[in-house]
Amino acid sequence: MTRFEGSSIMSKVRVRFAPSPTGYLHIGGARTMLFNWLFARHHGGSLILRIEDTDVERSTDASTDAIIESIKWLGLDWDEGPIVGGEYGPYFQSERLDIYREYAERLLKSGHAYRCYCTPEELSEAREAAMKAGKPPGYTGRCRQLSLEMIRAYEAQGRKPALRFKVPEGETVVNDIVRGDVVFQNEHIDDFVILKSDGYPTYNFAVVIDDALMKITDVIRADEHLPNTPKQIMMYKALGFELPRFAHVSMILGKDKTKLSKRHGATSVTQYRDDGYLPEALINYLVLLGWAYDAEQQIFSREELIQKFTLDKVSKNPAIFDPDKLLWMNGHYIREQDNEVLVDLAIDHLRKAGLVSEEPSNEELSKVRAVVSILKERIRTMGDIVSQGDFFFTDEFAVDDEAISKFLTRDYVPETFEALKARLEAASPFNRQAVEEVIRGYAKEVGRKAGEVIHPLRVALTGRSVSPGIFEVMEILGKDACCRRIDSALKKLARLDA
RNA sequence: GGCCCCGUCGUCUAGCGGCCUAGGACAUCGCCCUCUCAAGGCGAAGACACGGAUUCGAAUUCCGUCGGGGCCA
Repeated sequence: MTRFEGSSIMSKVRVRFAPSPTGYLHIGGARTMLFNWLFARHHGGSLILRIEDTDVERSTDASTDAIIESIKWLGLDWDEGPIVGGEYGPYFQSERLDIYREYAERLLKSGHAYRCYCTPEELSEAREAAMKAGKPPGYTGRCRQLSLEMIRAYEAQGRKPALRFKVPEGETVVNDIVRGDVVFQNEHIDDFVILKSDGYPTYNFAVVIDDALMKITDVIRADEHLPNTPKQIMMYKALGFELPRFAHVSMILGKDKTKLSKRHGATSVTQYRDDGYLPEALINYLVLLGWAYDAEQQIFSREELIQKFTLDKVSKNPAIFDPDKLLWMNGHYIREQDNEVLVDLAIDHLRKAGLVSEEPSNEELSKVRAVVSILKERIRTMGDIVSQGDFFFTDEFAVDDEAISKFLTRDYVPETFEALKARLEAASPFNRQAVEEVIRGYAKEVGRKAGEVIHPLRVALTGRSVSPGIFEVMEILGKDACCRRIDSALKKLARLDA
């Protein structure tokens, strides 16, 4: 903490988020991005977005676009990187290959790296042999001291060398902001490859060059990179670069405590968006995975997060992703959200379900508005608008058989419905007060509890035994739809009788 | 296999030597409200992995064990 505050005065904070474009933005990646973003904004620093696309096989432009789209949807942004540019570019690793070669060359010249002519086959053979002999399977450093003749012989065979980093003796300490000092014995680290024989840099090498050249002051990333960090520190030192501060945040795990993956359900930000989650809710939930301000507060506005986010409150424990809490939080944000925003979202979902027209009419719009205002209290995702509100928009709604047998088969239902239909048809205006008067009045007249009338009516009108308040429902449905549905329930009952 | 990280209610966490008969949130259960369901209010149940050591005193410090995860291939 003091260490951190002391040095932050010296240089403006620069952090980065560096995804590989091999798929969608993952929940874990989103949280890493969020932590970096909050840290940058809290300190008035810069966030750099860098695309780590050196894995040519798996990287695609479509993934880059998808990731960027997700970041934007979350309401996050970056100061340097794709689209916005910046003075430390290029921001795609695939456009920086010359830079990596140049620095690899430097390491070679300074004696920090050497050429290794071993083929993958030879290496795996050596590994197996070592394992058999009960020895550690790492690289032995056999190419460290190749004679000139050997090198000529290999070159004559047409072998292309990889470049390995010569790991020095001693130990390497990672001063981690969230974990404290982590000590690694260098003898446990083999001479690792920095440039593959095809001229591509390895991950560990490229990050160091990029982070150093992009003047990154704080590397905030997932825990899984901690074991790589000593290697990176050695390269910083070998190249004479100034070390950044490191903060390794724990990973997000699935219910079975393994790395969160598709097996655990939705893991992409896009998926949550499509399911009807609000970006505010996802942000708020994600920040709580590994960060807490105090014992009490759960709900934070974006501004509050920027103001309150500090790395010293980041937890060391891995966090299990809990869809239930996210759901609760999303419900909370839906209830807080302005209806107009919700209406737009609701229309998207209803349109996709074919419940409103592509270009909703004014009539449809006002119906959606009404539905949103009575449903927002009880939905947890915008997708619930469809599953809980379909009956507002079509007579072809799903029917719950259990509800029918429980409420519609009661013997007083036919006469009740007949009477109600007549009275409702006469009601004018057809609003919730009028409807309530009709229904309660009728119940009282025949000596029934209101509920005894309401429950069957709800099944007839909505197809289910749960819905928002029946009078509001009826007002939105309108007189015609109500009478039509009562009528068809009556017919259905007659058929059942026969 | 080696190395590294982590270990408080089912889950996210507060706790940084006495304020802890361990607090909050989600989930669960009960009650209230009520036309059902939600929302809301009130309440219940529920955890310091284990064993040593340090200390007047340990969830908090140290060591070990066990458990989980990750990295290297």
